[in-house]
Amino acid sequence: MGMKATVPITVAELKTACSQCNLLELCLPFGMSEDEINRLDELVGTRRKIKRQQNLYRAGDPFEAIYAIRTGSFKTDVLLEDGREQVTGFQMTGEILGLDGISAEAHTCNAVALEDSEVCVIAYGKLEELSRVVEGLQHQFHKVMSREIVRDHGVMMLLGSMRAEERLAAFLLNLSQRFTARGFSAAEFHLRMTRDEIGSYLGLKLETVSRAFSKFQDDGLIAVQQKHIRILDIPGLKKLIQRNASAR
Amino acid sequence: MGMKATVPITVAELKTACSQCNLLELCLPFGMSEDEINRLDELVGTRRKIKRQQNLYRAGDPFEAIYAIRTGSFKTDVLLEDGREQVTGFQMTGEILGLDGISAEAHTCNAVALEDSEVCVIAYGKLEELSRVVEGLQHQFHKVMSREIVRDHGVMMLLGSMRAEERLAAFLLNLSQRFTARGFSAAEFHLRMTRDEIGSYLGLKLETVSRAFSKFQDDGLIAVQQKHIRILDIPGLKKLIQRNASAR
DNA sequence: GCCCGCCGTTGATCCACGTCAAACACAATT
DNA sequence: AATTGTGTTTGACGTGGATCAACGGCGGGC
Repeated sequence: MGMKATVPITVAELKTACSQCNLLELCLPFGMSEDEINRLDELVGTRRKIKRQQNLYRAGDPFEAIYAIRTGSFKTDVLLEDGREQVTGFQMTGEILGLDGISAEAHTCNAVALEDSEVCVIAYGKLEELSRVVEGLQHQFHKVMSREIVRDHGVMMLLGSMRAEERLAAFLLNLSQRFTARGFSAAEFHLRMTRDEIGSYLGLKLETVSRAFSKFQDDGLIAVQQKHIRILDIPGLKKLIQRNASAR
Repeated sequence: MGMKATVPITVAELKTACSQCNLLELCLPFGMSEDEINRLDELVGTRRKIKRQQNLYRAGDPFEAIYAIRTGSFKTDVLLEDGREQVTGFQMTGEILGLDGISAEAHTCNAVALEDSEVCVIAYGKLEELSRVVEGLQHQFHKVMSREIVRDHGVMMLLGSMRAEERLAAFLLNLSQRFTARGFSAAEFHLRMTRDEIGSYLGLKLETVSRAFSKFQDDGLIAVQQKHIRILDIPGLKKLIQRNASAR
């Protein structure tokens, strides 16, 4: 299900590259000099538009490029033979996708657009080449990879030693913080994923996620209406995570 | 608890570097030309011996180097303010420690030796520098980081969508496979970590881990005696993971 | 060789979350 | 406006693994 959607854009549309991109501080170029960033422009060969529910790549696809999200958002997931799915992450604007593919020269997870999205295609070979010349790029790329490792450790903490409501609170706070970093409201946002996908990410069933949302609403911590979330009490959510010194 | 144990070795002991190291194929140099590997020797400045139960580094320590395990084994863990611990990984000979520190220029987890161990200290600045010159090194380093991301996704799968016995089976198979890669028996080995540490890693309580071990023994899949494990039926363990299409 | 502390095992009970089921909200389609 | 489908909420009930508790085994220090 879901056809592959590769929509290379015309040369005319390609005029704004990294050097003019307003996502600069969230993406690879962060921390590089102007001169260095100008040299980055050659790196981003293409853009690609991906429609909602379509795959940017699938597990097993040969690895050729990594992707920076220009607009939209994605989930990444891993499938077990028996059909079980584990969502390994949700990515939004400015974040990098595809790093898992370097190790085996093939992607090891699926990346699916949660809404109509656009990514910058960064040919991996070129990236390695350029990062041998541009010192700041090499270091920034290492930081991006390292950040992904740190983030994954956070998720392991969440899955391994938090209870359902703590997991959801941590998830909401994480989203809030990422929206803030992008200049959006910390308190009010639209979820792009379903309860089922949140549940898969958090190691919970969709009903448990739904109940936790309702509980938070009853407790005056948030206001939920379907996918629309308003956080009313950020400190309250934070407290939820820290106490509960019990738990598995 | 646990004092810092930094034991720099003498120049005389330092004679065998990467170019003569028999762990070569498991460590960074893998896939590099002989000439390239010779240049690696300058990279490994020091070795460090770490006694059982002592920290190689702690969360918050400034990041300066990554470490390749020469002998012994480690666990890495993250602590929550309320005292909860999550073991994020067990590392053995030839594996690289400390990659999480690059992103924030400080370590984000604790690395503790599970037995008396020795690591090669790889100054990170030098590594970046050298990997700008030695193409194979850069690529190999990226692969190592990427492999860590992939491994973490595997753990997320385990924590998020497998039941207790499946998790333990996956853990044992993973150990078995890593021992095999190091030329040890696939079927018989000694656990270096406690039930509690296994439990923390797998998101289970130590009693549950213990019961699962006993169950496997009753079912003729393994023979356990405390930390000594003998795997009797590898396909049986594999089957355990794949079926059970139910689960959370 | 004995004591002590840590680690592991096993049993009995409890509870957080999964499962099953029904109803509902909203969007797209006609 | 009715229709259909997909996602969400809520309730009733079941269960896997946590919790609590007691005991057993091994290794290290004296």
